[in-house]
Amino acid sequence: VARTRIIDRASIIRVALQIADESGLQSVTLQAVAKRLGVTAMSLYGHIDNKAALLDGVVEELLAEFALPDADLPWRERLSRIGRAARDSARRHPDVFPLLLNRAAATPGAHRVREAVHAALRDAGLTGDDVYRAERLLTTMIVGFATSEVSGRFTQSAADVEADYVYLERLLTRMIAIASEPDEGDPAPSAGPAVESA
Amino acid sequence: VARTRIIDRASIIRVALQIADESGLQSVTLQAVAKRLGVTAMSLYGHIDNKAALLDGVVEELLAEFALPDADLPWRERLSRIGRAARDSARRHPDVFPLLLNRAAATPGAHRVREAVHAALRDAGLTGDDVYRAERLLTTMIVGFATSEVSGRFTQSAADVEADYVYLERLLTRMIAIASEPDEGDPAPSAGPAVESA
DNA sequence: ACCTGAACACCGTTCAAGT
DNA sequence: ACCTGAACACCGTTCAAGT
Repeated sequence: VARTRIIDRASIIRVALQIADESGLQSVTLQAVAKRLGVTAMSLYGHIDNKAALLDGVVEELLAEFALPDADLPWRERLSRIGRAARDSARRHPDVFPLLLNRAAATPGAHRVREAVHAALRDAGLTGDDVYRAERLLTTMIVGFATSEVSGRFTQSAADVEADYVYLERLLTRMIAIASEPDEGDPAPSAGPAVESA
Repeated sequence: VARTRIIDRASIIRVALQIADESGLQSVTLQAVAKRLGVTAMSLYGHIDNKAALLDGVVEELLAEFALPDADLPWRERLSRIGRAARDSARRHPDVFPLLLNRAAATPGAHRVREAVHAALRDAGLTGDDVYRAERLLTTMIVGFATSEVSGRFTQSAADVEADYVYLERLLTRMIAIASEPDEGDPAPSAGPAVESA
């Protein structure tokens, strides 16, 4: 009757993410997405290339939703908030978030988050390749932690997981402090000799 | 003709891991596994509960293959080798290895590897809950790193990835040194005040 | 321009039946 | 005891056809 386009790429991806959050990734099926949109599965092909592209879009949507802190805040506070935001995102999207570790972070959304981390690290005093290296390590650890937390790999109490996270955050803060020392970013021999034992 | 049992659980899982390594996880299909074993898909149900159980078995097989270092080596060397072994395992099984971050590490194979790390950390001087916390963080980081490396999330050259890994290893070594200090495992205020900046 | 019907090859899974 | 045939509900995907 009406010639209004019923669906578009954005609504397809939004619904797919919704289904993943509610019922898991394996419930994200072209027919399920189409049904919720009141349309047949075949019509989705007018807006997406195939299912793999749909899942790429879902991950990108998760990244797009990712709230970045105000750039005026001190760098330490910014990094701390980004870490918390990652864990929040993982909790909100427990089936989709883990995909972040499995794909090349080459999408616009990934770039945007990465840039925010770079900026904070530069403000922390890192320069050159140290910025990129620290970002990679830091992001890998945060995403790895949040994924573990949300997929049941950590079996301790919530309070213990929180304690682990605080510990991890301190460790990363130290990494940044060491990397920003004038004598180049080597976390090697400073305080005492490493502990040897039987 | 012969009443020899043609297949068993172990051979099913071995073939499934083989197919995953060769053609990816989405090629691991009951029909594909059965075909390679010279049997129909339905016959697999005599040995496994369902496909999810098959994948659990595949992950467990990867862990069972995981070579642990000689317990007589110094703890630092043992941890170093376990880290390298993890990266080797990821390279050999690039589609299966990432699953390690997504499941509760409650299987016998997971327990075996974890125990080896616990032992090394105790020899490093850690005690009590510090042992478990350090193992969790350490394992999460190594698995996260190896997963990133093998799934194309890191886009630098192989040499740069290697440099990142060396850096990560030093960082973890420092974490252990700090945690084993008598004053309790806090990586917090030792050297200088953390760098603040604009 | 956008959606649908019909069709295809392929999934996981059940169950009664064969040897 | 172990494997198979037949069947089912469900996938992703293509393509010609409708409006």
